[in-house]
Amino acid sequence: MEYTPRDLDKKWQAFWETNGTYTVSNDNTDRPKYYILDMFPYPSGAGLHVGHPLGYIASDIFSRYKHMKGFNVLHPMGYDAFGLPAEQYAIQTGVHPADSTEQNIQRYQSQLKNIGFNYDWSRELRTSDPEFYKWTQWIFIQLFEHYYDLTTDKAAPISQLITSFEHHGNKQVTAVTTQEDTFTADQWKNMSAKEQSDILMNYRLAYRQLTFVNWCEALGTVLANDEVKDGVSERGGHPVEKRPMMQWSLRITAYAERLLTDLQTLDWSDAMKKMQGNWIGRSEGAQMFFAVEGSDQKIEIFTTRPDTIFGATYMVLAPEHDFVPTLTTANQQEAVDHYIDYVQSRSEVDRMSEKEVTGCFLGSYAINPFTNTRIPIYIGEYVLKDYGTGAIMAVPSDDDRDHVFAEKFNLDIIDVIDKSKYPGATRQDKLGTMINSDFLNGMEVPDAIEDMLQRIETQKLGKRQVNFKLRDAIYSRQRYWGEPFPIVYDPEGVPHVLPIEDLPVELPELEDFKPASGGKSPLARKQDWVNLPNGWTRETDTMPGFAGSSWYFLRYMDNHNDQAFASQEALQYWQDVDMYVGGTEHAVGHLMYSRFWHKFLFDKGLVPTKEPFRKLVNQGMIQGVVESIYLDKEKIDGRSRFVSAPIAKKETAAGKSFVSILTHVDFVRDYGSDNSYLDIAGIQEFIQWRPDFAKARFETETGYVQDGQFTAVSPGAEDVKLITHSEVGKMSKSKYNVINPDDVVERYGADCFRMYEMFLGPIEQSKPWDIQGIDGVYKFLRKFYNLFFTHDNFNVSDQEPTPEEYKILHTAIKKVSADIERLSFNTCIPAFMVATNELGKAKCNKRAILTDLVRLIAPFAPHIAEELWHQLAEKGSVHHATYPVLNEEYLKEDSIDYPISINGKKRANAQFSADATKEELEKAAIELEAIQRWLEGKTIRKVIVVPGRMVNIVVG
RNA sequence: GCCGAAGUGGCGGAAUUGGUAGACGCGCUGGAUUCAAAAUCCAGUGGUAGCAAUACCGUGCGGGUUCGAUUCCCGCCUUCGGUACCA
Repeated sequence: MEYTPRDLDKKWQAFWETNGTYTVSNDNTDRPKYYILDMFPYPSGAGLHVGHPLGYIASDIFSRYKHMKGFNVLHPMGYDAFGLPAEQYAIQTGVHPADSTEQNIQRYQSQLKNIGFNYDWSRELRTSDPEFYKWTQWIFIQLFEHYYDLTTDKAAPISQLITSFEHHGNKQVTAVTTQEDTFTADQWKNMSAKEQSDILMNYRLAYRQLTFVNWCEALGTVLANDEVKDGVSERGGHPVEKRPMMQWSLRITAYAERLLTDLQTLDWSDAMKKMQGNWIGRSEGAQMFFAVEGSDQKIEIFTTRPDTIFGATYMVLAPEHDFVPTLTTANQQEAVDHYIDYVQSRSEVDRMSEKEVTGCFLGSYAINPFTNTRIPIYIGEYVLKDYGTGAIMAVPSDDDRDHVFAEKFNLDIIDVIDKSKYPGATRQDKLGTMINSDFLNGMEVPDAIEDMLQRIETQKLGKRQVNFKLRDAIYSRQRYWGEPFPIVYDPEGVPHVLPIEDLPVELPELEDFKPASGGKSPLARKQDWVNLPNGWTRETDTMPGFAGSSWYFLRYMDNHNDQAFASQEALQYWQDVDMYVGGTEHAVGHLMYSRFWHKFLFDKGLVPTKEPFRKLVNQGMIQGVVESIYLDKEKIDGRSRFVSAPIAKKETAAGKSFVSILTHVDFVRDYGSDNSYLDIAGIQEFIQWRPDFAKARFETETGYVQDGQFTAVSPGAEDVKLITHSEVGKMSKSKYNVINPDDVVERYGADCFRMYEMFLGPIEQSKPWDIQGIDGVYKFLRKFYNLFFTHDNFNVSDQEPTPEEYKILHTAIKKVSADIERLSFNTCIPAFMVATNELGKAKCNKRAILTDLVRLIAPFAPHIAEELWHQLAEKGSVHHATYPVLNEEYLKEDSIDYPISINGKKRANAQFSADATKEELEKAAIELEAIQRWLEGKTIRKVIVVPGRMVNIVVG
């Protein structure tokens, strides 16, 4: 019988939809719950590409498996629908982001449905839907109305803080805050509303502060880091500088400690936990103040190595440090201004990755509080404003960057630690004996650190402090396509939240999406929206991409609720995400923010768990191949000249220069290989696609193509092979290398596509897309299908299977169930192939074997399994059937094939009884003829026997 | 730069706890079938030497631990992801 996968795809997808096969209920008491979630996609204009479904297929297999194993499985899908690309597209084309987003979602939806996923589509959500972002705004309001109370170690209402201020001022308040000055109850009561609001901002979990943005004067807009390359805008190459702006931030740092400690409770990879841990970056040390010579100012620093203070020979401030203007002396002014200009053009990544140290002397001196010597104060780009206090004491003898800096600027280097006792110890090991350090001399480093911490505290130079690398999250964007803030300002500029009845604050309609003057959001131009009748004004910034994605997983539990973000019943039932599947690119951003929001909601008693994602699975990315051809920079006879890669290489060596012109991968034969090339048809396609090159000449090593004609240069040459340049890169519209799963599905069917993506390799590994090899999976599916047919007739036998046939089946059951449990989907496919090949050879068409095999393969190939299930006249859907159970009895072996090694090298194989003892195995192995010849003239020193595994004879 | 991951035949990969390196598939070679092709089926396929039996080499590179290392440790190289406004 011919296997026609597309017919089966359509037939059963319709069946599942009409029968509601994948609808999930919130009150199923028979089955334990299991929540498996995919990181939802941003619906880009390029459509879903073959990389997206990799994780979705894995989670689909797992959720189907879990369902067959008796769980009530929640497996939803939605769209992260707000974002910059839609807005940029709108600016370029005038298409409203809502329209392009809707269109993209429709496309994604049809592509997803085409692969036959078991999503419960009635739970679909979009972050740009007002019904959804009403609750994003609501959660923001809660953050605004809370502060972090260190006594109870959780979020508390701001009203409680106000009561406290009214009675005692802020002296006894222990909270996470940036408020430095203290005030009394009376002082508080006498403050204006604006003054009170400003103070509360230093406590709120959502607050406003001055932060820096990438400002591009020429484009009149704020740029994402992504849009800045080498200090200039990616579009147009205009200068970009850092500019301070009043922006909303979230006080994620209040949760730093809990985010770190609770990591331990999660079933995430060690790599992922490490990355999050390093991102939080907890370090213990001392906060200290250094006096400035001839000034009252004291420079606050943080150091994890107070023991090295006798080696602190200079200080470095971040170039943006508040003290820079006052500490700059007149004769250094010009140099400092010049240096700051340079730093402003640099991105943070540039600054951190610069190997060459740069800096500038301010002209002022600080006093080292322990040596009482004057030490020069510099600014340097390697000190970041946002990390620590934005100032360091530099110890060139014990810090690599300080060392390089000191050498460059000829600063003193004093060795303070003798590491001779600890060869190979790194700075992180904190080992050594103190020298040149007065009262610390002779102490071991850890003791010296403790001693210094005590002295610093008793001498009131500073105090012990825990510092985090984690920074508060900037939450404002000067954009249109995001959630509006539920915030209005009164005439004094005091922000107020809107009552819940006024939510959602919907995005107003707009026709022009360019930024407003001063880099403000386009919303600022919508005067009738911004200005309220009572003279108050709306916040015009919008929320960032991570707003909706920080809590969307809760909404799936109850996505039509208009009374709450989800009902307590739904939250109590589903609890948390049991398994979360997505890419490592979200390792720190999305996952950290989600955990933070979840913990906040937990503090409020709104969610039942401390952590949102119990288990995390990282899928690798499927990359694309980027293909380009070489264009001669000079024209020949007025024609553009493209050359084959070997020619370009040769001529480049001879001094000619070429530019790479991207070509669509569809035109390239053998793309991705070293020998990828354009043949004559490919060249025609390229010309059609880039008509500006219609007149170009395409030179290969055997001739050239011009005006559609090939002219051979070397005699007898017929083939046109214009070798292209291939490299691995992101699959994206701009690289012309997006592979649409629809095309693959159309040709091979959804089941084949699903199994092939799994067959490509381990789920967590990245690899470039390559269609080579899909034929093998297709052949397998056809063979599998034909196990059930004799010629064109469905034909299965009710005879009792033989022990061999049971063994084939149960070998597959064992391998596949074990591999699904450890998420090794790629190794399941060969198990199915082997079983199918062996059953084919045995001409087995026994119902007892095939029915179980259909159930076993159902999670992987849902369409073919459903078809055969119905052909077998089984009831209902195979996806509601139970999973086959392993019976080890069928797998028992009498004898085992042992490898016999001499000195660890395999020299022979032999069958020994499965229940042979160690002694028997040793004796039998030595007696083997193939082994005897290796023992001649040698002494047996030792025999290692691992029963069931191997025998190794050590000779000498 | 910093943090994390990966590197095995011509290609994708397998080897689950330190125990037969290369399962399975692609590709390639030869054969069967066919007027021919496609499809299908059978056999072979890491490298070197050899008619063969077999031997030696071989899991990015250099060292180490071990009876035994793709697996553990140390030092490098290359590629990929993140680096706080791409999502």
